[in-house]
Amino acid sequence: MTETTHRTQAQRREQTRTALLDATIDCLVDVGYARTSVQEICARAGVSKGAVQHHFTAKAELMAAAVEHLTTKLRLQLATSLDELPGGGTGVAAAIDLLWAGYSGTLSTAVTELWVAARTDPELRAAIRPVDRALGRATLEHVTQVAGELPPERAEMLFWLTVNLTRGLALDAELGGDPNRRRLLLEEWKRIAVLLYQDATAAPS
Amino acid sequence: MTETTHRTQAQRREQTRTALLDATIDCLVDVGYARTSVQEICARAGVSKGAVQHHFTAKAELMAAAVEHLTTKLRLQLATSLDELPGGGTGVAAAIDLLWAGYSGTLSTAVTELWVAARTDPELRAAIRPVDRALGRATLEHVTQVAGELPPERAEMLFWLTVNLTRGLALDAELGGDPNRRRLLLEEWKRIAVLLYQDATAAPS
DNA sequence: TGGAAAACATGACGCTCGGCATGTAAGTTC
DNA sequence: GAACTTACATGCCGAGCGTCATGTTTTCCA
Repeated sequence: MTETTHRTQAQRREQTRTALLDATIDCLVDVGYARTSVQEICARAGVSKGAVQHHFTAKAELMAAAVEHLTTKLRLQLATSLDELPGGGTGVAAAIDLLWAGYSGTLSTAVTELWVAARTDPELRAAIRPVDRALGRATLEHVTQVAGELPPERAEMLFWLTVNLTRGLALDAELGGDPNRRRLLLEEWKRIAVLLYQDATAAPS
Repeated sequence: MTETTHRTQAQRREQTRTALLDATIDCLVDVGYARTSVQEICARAGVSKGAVQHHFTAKAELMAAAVEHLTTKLRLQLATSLDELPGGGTGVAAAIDLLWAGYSGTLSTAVTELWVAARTDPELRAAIRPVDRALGRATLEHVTQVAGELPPERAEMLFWLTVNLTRGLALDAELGGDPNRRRLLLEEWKRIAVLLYQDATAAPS
């Protein structure tokens, strides 16, 4: 009946900590940043307000930790899928698909919530910027490994264009824009990217 | 010393109404949606809470009105600048610049705040969707008039790709990404768009 | 095995929010 | 110019927020 699990202190700590961070992400996705309250978070995590008080001195610190937790998850997700990509033109198209998948999932939804909130919250902004930049650079590195024949600055251009386009599309998806149109746009962009890729590899300056 | 202005009721009404809506937009831009409170709004508008109570039954209604007010402003801004564009390839590049200017200004910042908030607020979402769709279609119409030689579905593709890319870049700008990189990406995209434009007009299928 | 310390629960405090009831001033109508 | 409607101001209320002070349980260590 009762729990007889003997957990070490470190285990207890880590367990409720990740539970809180996961609950925070869930909250961001479900109800948005504005209505993500401490009580809502610890209600989802199944702990009391005292717990979050014990682990994080203030709500801002919780959010900062959530940012890092979130980025780590996203980074892992992108890295594992990007590493098993074919090279060449088909690899470019596949990479775009993966970037779209990564930047349109629930994790990125939470990131967007935090991003927009961070615009007017210097503290949160300071917490987000470095981890986000690190995520971007790490992902870029994986991508450039895939498209190795391309001049580096060309690959970087294609990458950032794809990322920003994808983020715009993700925003469109959030409000319920036409999914079919997004599909068409993504297909079109893949065609363009492959075309540019072939041009650049065929006639290197 | 004292105000001797004799305003008609309609004038008074319209005046404080637009003052409230403008103040709402200011609030969204300055402090974000989460901290855009009624008292903050009417403090900036120079009126009391009773005023907003009189004009709008609830805060949601104020926000809905702000959405329309905002969209009207954006629409006007885009329309006037898009109408005096040259045709041909230089026109395409200029149009992209204008779209970027439109979607990266303060007005669009406010729109983004509302958008993200609307994701988890069905009421706000219902208010935003129609006006945003109308804005998109109206802008598209102006753009297709500029690039008249292009097949319509081609022009539409280029337009939506530009819009979504621009929105992604605007998000990047909000968090303080590298402005120089954004400039480079925009230049690159203009080159690509002009290239695609020339291909499509030179060899129509 | 008992006491220290860490992990968590509970309850209360001050604050701000949105909404409402009520009062006052400005404009309209006859 | 007096009754009436509209436009706005003032003050209050209950609810929810983040934070803190203080108990209670669980693990650790000697």
